[in-house]
Amino acid sequence: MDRRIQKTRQLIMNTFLDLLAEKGFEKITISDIAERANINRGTVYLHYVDKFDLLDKCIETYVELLLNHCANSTDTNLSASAFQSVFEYLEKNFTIYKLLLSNEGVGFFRSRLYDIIAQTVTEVIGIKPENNAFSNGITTHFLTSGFIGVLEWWINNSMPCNVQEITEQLMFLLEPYTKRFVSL
Amino acid sequence: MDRRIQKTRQLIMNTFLDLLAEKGFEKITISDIAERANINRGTVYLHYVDKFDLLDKCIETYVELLLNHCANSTDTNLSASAFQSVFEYLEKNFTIYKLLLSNEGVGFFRSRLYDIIAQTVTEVIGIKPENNAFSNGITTHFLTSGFIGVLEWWINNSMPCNVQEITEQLMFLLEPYTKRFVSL
DNA sequence: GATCACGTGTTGATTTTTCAACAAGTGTTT
DNA sequence: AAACACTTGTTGAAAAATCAACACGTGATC
Repeated sequence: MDRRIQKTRQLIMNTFLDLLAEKGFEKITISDIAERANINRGTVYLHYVDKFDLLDKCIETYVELLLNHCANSTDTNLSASAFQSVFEYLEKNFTIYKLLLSNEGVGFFRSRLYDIIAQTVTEVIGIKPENNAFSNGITTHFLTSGFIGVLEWWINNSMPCNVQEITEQLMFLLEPYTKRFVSL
Repeated sequence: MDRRIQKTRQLIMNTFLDLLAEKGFEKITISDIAERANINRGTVYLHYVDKFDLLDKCIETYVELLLNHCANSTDTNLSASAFQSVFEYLEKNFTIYKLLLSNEGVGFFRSRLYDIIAQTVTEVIGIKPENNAFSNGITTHFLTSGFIGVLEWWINNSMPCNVQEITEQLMFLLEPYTKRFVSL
């Protein structure tokens, strides 16, 4: 992709997040963004149809970035190193995810993340054929909610414990299920 | 001027100065700059004919910026507030001017600054007609060298005293001449 | 001596961004 | 009700940056 596109999209999103932290979503205008980013107002419309679209794309982007840092981990799934790299990434980009998760993300970020993780959990459970014998919906939502709950708690409380600790604790809590459901 | 021009020139100069600090002028290549700045190599040639031209323009820009901060001061010339704002600006942009003054500016920055200040001093002295009675060349170069010497000493020694002190001291040293030559 | 890797400076076609102007909507002030 | 300031979303022409490719020079390596 053209470097200019990457750069301007990045710039617009960063500016948007800055303003989100400063004044909240409703008070943000397209003119605000253009002015702060020092780009032409028309350029914003070249990439996003309106500020709602921008919020969507923003959420989509940061959900993807978060999950990529999980996929890039050496092991495939549910391994300690996968969780560790997720939490390390969160730690590095703390301010952004704190913003997206709390108040101003308007809950959209959380629900988008939830859907994708639930999807993944369903697939992981489905690998072992014998798991299909009983209702996996309950299991999926139990595990997904648990994981996201921990993630939210950790971010909203400004990372009260370090990455190492939260990873270990999470692995301990998941241990019974990794044995039962995962086919590795 | 088009925002794109301002931005790319700024970006190229900043990248150039970064590389100047890192590896020195000779080892810098145009490709280096383009790569680090994440712009097309051709774009650099759109603004500068080669790296020597870039160095020139860079020096010119930062000499002008320095002098603007003098001109923008409320009083016209040789006033404490004028000097103060110059040193405040230098303090704010310490790393850049340290770089331009020492080794890697290759002396071009100093001599360019010298010429302009000498020019200004000549003009200031010339305001009072009776000054023309004797050789002003000597006076001009005495005052210019003195001022630049102080400036260089202050920067090269990493600002060993604060802005207030250096301004006062300089005003004290210049006092006999402000009385004699300036027409305020 | 040939080859290779690398930097230079330039070209032309393509894409993105800019700018200024527009019509339309909204809320505030007089 | 009219005037005002401000934001929205869109338009077309102009300017800029991008990309891939070129010929050329230089120095190292085989």
